[in-house]
Amino acid sequence: MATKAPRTLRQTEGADGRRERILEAASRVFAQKGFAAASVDEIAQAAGIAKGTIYLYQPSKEALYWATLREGLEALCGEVRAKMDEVPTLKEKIRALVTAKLAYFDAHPDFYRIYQAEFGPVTQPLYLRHKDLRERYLEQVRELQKAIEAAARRGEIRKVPSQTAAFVVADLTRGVITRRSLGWSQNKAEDDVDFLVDFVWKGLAGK
Amino acid sequence: MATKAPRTLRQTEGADGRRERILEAASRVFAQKGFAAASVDEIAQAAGIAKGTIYLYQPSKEALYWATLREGLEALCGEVRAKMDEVPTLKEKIRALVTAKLAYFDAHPDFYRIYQAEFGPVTQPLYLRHKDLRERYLEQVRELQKAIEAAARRGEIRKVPSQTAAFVVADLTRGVITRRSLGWSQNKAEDDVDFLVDFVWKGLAGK
Amino acid sequence: MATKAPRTLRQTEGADGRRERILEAASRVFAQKGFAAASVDEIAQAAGIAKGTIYLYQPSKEALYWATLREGLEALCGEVRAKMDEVPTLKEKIRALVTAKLAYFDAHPDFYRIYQAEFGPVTQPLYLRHKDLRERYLEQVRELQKAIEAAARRGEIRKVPSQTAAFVVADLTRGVITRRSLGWSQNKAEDDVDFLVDFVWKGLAGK
Amino acid sequence: MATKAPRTLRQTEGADGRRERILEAASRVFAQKGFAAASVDEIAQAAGIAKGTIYLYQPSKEALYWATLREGLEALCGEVRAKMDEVPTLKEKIRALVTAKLAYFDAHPDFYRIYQAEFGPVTQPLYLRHKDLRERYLEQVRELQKAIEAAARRGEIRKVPSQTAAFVVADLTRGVITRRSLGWSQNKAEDDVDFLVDFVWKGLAGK
DNA sequence: CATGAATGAGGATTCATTCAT
DNA sequence: TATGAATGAATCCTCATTCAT
Repeated sequence: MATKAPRTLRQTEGADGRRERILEAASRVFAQKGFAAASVDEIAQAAGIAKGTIYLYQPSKEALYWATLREGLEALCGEVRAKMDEVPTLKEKIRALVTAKLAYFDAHPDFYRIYQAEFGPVTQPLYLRHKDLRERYLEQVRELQKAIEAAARRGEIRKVPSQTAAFVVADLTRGVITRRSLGWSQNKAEDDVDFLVDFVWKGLAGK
Repeated sequence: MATKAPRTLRQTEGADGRRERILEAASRVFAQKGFAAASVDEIAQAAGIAKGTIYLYQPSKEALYWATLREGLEALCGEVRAKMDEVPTLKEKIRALVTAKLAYFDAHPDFYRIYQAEFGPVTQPLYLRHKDLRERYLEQVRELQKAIEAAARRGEIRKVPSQTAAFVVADLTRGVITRRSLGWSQNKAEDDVDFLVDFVWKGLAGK
Repeated sequence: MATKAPRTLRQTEGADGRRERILEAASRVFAQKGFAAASVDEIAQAAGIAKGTIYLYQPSKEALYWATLREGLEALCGEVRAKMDEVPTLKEKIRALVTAKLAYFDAHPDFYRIYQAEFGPVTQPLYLRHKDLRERYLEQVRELQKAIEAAARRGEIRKVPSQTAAFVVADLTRGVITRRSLGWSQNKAEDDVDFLVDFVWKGLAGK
Repeated sequence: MATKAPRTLRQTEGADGRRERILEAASRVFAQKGFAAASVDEIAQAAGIAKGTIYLYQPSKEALYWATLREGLEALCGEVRAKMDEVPTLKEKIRALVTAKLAYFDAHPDFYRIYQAEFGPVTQPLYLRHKDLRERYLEQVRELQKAIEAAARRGEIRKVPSQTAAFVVADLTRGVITRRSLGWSQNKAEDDVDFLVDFVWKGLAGK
């Protein structure tokens, strides 16, 4: 009779990255089917493990979903912030923001779909909406807001309600990404970015 | 002498507006829980009728969902178009558009949530996505696009990629509505609208 | 306020033969779908009346089913007996029996199917099995049995266990009818009857 | 070390014979209620397992029904054929056939009822009727038919339409079994068999 | 740690029957 | 009498979660 191992989640991660394999598989399946229609069975299969094993790493389907989302978000935010930090002016920062997001979603279409499902409709399965995520979204916005305020102080742009301005950038970025993902834009990515940045800039700097 | 109740699905509506009662109740429940988590049972209770009765008016849960959405959309679009048609210039039209949408969603918060769930994430339960809806969305955009082109011809604004511009207006409108619905904006509605219109105008008319 | 009419079933039959129309329609539908799969709605439609009306003539779906069966059975038995009574010898009576049954089912294919469903499998929805029907079946057999006994007394045939012999005739008749209805017999009806009668006769009269 | 339980439907059966337990329980319930009136719930209870478990072994109620029938049929046919092969002459073969069938149904009354429900009424829930089963029935008949032809060639019997003769044997066998199962025959089984064989023999060999 | 068989609550849908008009 | 809208019990099936091995 072997001693029972303690039932804590995510004990060691095993050199084989079980946890990551699961999150990846979950991403794929959730992206394709949405939360409700995705089944744990299917995710397990996609991950090449047994259904029960998932419950060693995540306490529930819902938790698995959030983990998936959180993980992706972390990466996305990191990337965006890094790109923004590389450049000094607001205009460049905005361009960096948009470019980085577009690139990230382009590289991670599965995550894009999940992200959209959560951040797009600000409602939806309410019981699914974590404060966490909302918070993280606002954080991003606040970051941008600070950049805008700094730029205003430096005289780069006119005085604008900085929070609203930040939201505007977020809205437009979201729009471009959505359109591109739906194939509604035939422009080169760069052109779309150019237009967006230019448009925003007119609104911010404008006479 | 009272009007006869439904013979075929969705034909008449009974003097007591059963059909409407059902759609309303469905709106409430779908809004709160999302499609998957909402149960027909619950909707029936919310409508104060028996479960089976719903199936006299809608052939399935899914159909009920779409009917809910379609109904609201029709009203929304009607309202928006009417307001836009009342004014001559593009700037006024844009303001009318934003104002009307804000007002409508403010008056129909349940519908707002469902609308968001469908138009926000452009992915998700794909089997749920009607071409219809996408089409109607694009139609709205095209309408605005035409107004923009006309304004450009009249010299009201500079030459801009009219479709993209139309999308921009839609994106920003969506953003404002979302923020307001989440309580993220403490401004008066008018101020938010003012900023938006002004911002867009700078982008469109800008030097 | 008109005085309520007493709620008794089948009050007058109305010159329009509502009752018959319903039974006929029921026959058609039960024949096509079987008891469980047939819906009262469908029967009502087939009869060209409202669903509720059926309940003015029959207290339940089950009762309707039995009425249908009983009605047909009555006719069938009448026909068979008449034909049998027209001829004097056992051999002729047997031939008359088989011929009349074949003819009747040929003329009433709907009834045939229901009949088969009830008399074929002597089990089946047990709660559906009326003593009535079983009784009527046995009655038919007894009749034949008597004819056999009489023939034995007259020396037309050898001494045989008369009841068993009667059953044998019933079994073989059923078989022929079934085969013919399934298209498993390419013979002319008469030839099948000839063979049957001849076969039985050998068994009964045989040395 | 115990055998692994079913991976794919109907592959293995678990050391505890879950699959068999389910089929047995289903036999009991289907026999008592018929297909339509039997509920999966009830079958599960009869098998002493949870409802969901049934669906691990059979993909649907209908499939369960057919499996039940198929399983029993296989055994029945095997038994019959074995007994028939043991003896050389037609008369003995016929006796073997009848005896074996009687014995089998006597030992498996539940299966008997289901069998009857399917082979008795050759109509009914058409969507339930597998070609398979009809085929298997005809196969049995053909087998017998061949034996009859061989016997005719050997001069054991007179020239008869062999197929019809085979059907006759089947019809009479069915009759005897039915009567006995309904308690309509007080004779010893052997006596019923004797009469049947004798009767058929007179018909086949008869002058 | 891993497995996957077993569980059973939950949900959409159907349909016989009722009853107000 | 006739109607057909309303009812809600009943049913099949799915799937997240557990737990013995």
